Amino acid sequence: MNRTRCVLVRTDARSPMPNAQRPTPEIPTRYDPKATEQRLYEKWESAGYFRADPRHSTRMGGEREPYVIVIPPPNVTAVLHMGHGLNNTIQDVLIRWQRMRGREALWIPGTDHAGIATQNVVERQLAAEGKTRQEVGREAFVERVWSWVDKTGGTILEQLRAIGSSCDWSRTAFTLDEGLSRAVREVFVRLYERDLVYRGNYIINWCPRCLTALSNEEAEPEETTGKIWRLRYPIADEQPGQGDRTRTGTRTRSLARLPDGRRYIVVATTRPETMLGDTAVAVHPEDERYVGLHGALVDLPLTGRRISIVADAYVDPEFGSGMVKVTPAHDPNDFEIGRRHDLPAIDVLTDEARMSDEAPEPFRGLDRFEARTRVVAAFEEAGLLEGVEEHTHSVPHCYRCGTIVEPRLSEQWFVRMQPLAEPALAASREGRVRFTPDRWKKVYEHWLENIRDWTISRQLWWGHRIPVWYCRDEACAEVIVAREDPTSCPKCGGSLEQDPDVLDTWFSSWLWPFSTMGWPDETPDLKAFYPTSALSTAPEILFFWVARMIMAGQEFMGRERTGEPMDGIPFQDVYLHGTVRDNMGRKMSKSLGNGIDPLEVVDLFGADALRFTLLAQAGVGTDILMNPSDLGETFSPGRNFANKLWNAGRFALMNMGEDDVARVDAATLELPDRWILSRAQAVVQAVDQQLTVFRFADAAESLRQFFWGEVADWYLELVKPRLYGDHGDASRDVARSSLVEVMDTTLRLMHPLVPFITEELWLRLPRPRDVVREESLVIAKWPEARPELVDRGAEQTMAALIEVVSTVRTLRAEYNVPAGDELEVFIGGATPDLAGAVVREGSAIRRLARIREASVTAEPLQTDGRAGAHAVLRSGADLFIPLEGIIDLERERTRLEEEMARIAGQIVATEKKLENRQFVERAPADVVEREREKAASFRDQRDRLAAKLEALR
RNA sequence: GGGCGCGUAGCUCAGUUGGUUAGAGCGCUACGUUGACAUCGUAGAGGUCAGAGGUUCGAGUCCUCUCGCGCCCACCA
Repeated sequence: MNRTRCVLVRTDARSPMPNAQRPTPEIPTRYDPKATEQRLYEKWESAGYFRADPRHSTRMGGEREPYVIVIPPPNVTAVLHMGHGLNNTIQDVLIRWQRMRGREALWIPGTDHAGIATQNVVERQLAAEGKTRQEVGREAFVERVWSWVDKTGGTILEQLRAIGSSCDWSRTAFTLDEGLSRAVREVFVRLYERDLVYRGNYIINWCPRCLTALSNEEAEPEETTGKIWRLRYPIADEQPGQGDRTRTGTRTRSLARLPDGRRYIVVATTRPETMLGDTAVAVHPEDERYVGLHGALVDLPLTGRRISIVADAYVDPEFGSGMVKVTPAHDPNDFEIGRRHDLPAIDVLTDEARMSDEAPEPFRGLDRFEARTRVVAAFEEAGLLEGVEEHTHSVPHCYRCGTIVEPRLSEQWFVRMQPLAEPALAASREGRVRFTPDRWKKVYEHWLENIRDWTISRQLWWGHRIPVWYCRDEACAEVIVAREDPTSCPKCGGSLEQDPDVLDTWFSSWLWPFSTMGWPDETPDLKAFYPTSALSTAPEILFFWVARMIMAGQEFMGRERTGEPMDGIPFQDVYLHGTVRDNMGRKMSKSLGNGIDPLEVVDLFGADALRFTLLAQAGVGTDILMNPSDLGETFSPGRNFANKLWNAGRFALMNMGEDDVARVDAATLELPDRWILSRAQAVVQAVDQQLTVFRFADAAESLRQFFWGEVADWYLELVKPRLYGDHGDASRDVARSSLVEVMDTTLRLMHPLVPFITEELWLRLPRPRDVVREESLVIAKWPEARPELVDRGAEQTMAALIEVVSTVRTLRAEYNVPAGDELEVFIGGATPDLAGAVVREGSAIRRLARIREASVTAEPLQTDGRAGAHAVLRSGADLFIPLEGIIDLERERTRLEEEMARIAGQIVATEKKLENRQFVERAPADVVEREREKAASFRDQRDRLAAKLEALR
């Protein structure tokens, strides 16, 4: 065994600072985001760094692969909230990262006109003035909304700048822009021509407050505990005591009788007021109890009407009485029954959900809930109320205003979804669209498999007017669907009336990835940038938006152009981020008052702190919980990181001087230099990998751990004496070069996450001589892999060195050695490599571990049969300290033995597998090969362990 | 009713095809006026990986069941 024994000769402790060389600090000790961020952003924007040029795209013969994201357009009414903060930070990270990687990066920003939401805002304003939109009139109202949009709308786009979003603002879009409106109309007409848009009478979801139809997705079910009433309907045409015979003469049993002798049936309902619109009662055709009642009539109470009993398989004989009241005008299932049996549909509600003129007199004009109470009371009074029970079921609410939605028969425009859904389903099944987290794939496919037609008309004024005109001449009744506004009826020359409705907001959003690029024109943008690369959004709008964009893309950019729907898929990756919630897990909302204003956070801690905090928590598939009542704690990860980055950067800058440095020369590098540059290589790889699979939290953690835990905690400390000139000019110059290199790489790596601080530091970084550096990190090159910098040996030695220091520190704390006391330490059992390193890095180690003098030997120090270090306190007390972390022989032997046992087990397992003929013959070749490699490597490991163990004995 | 997912430190979460001593941030405790940073440094406490059973040389990881929680879809009137 190598018997090196070295003693670290102590140089003068506390060598005086070479103050002459140290530049005076002109960098503020605190990072001031307010003074920095806006200035940098304006510089970036005006320099045009965010603008993409179609000519650079490889699809246009250029040099750069395009990387494109279209923003999920926030509502024009929106004010930035944490959800926006998160999603736009994510998109900005991706865009900045890819821009640095040399892609032609394009991030298209814009806003959505948001039909109901925006109309509501202006209607509220009117209400404050005591007016309604009806009083103002359609034209004036729309004008008023426009002026609101022009004035206040789009605030959110300004706010996106404040968090650093590097959007191409020259391409800002709005769903009601002229261009996008043209796309909307074009799509409507094309779909109509292909019979994929149709007008029909269906039960739709009606919001009596917003006075418009809602799509299924806009009606949000909410679990509600209500009541279910059981009502008695008397059998008609029966004389008291006539016997158990119906009109048809068939015997039926089991029907109870009213006091007046009439028999009755029982139906159940959660909405008793709708019974006023009943036009039948249904039973299951094979329900033996009621076979005799098929075709019988019942007296519908309160109405004076008689309705018949029909047989329909929809009815579940097991549920309740097995009889269902049928209200075709107010229930989707009843509507279907009504169709099958040719039943009339009586609409007993008005638009505002009051009882209509179709309802009998005493109820007319009553609010639906008031009517409910009165109907129940009337039944009770007449002895026709069989019972009431508590009942939990989900009731659909308007996603905008929360009002209970009323299912209602109405004539609306629909899109036939089946033909569009099929390619969209295939796109996912074939892996042409990938979802992260991938469990959304199943959700997406399930929805498409059970797709329903999409109600696209809305009874609003704010939105894209439906491009349909009706001839006013009733005899002609021509329907015109046109790209250009017609002036008169092409058939009879009569005057026309445009459909009063507008289109669902999503009817423009689903075209967003190509309508923003100028479709239906063949623009350079479309050619250069469609399809886009990735989409990041909230899972809530997977159906509303994501699925429909895929369908629209496949239809209009794929099938129509090349005949191949897969060519039109608008993005290959869909990233669904989590929901930002408060610390109690509740969704942040205005009404709960538990929201956090991202701009307040920017104001307090800076955009980088906000971004980093969000990213650090953005685990794949996890929601983000933030405490709104303690912003300091909530944003501490980002705030602390930003502060550390600033200070470490500041220290580095102050000690590197401003002069350019020499390029890093591998031959002159010292151990810590080689170590940190090698570590940086590992981080480049890790971050690339993590961002590729949208693991933002991991990327943030990798960078934090590297910069804080390695660069700041160890490298800067190790390099300090050299920078101060304690080791001579040559060593100092190498340290400077190396530090510049480390900082340059690190700042580049961190820039996509924390763009402001990194830029501010990077701009002040000295340059290596003869190297042309970019003018901004925004357009700087992403660090590329440099295998020549990977140095496993340096990493191992440094790891051991770090352990020496940590162990000494631990023991100092454990033995309560006062901080002022310096130790003399003898370290035994070190490898020659480590011993050498301890000698070479002696002064730094002494500093870090606060050791006065240390001796190292490869021989274990034997005291009480244990290896360890011997330390002498300045006070003269003699203290033996076992360096357990490094060199406890006993422990090491046990560990090795355990590991041997484990490996032996693995060898048994792999060999057993390889002896299995079935496995060897049937398993795929590469699997068997891998198993062989595993077996070999286990045997190898076993041999190495055996040798080590032998050496210890 | 159908489907998907989750229970790991006080809190929020990592934990790659089963394999060293289960990790991080925040919080907590002790010490610290060390020449970048107290938004800091050093050290530390804290986990029967929800519970039970099973497969395996080996289980936080795979299987079964139980308990607790979340989400999506469809809605039985």
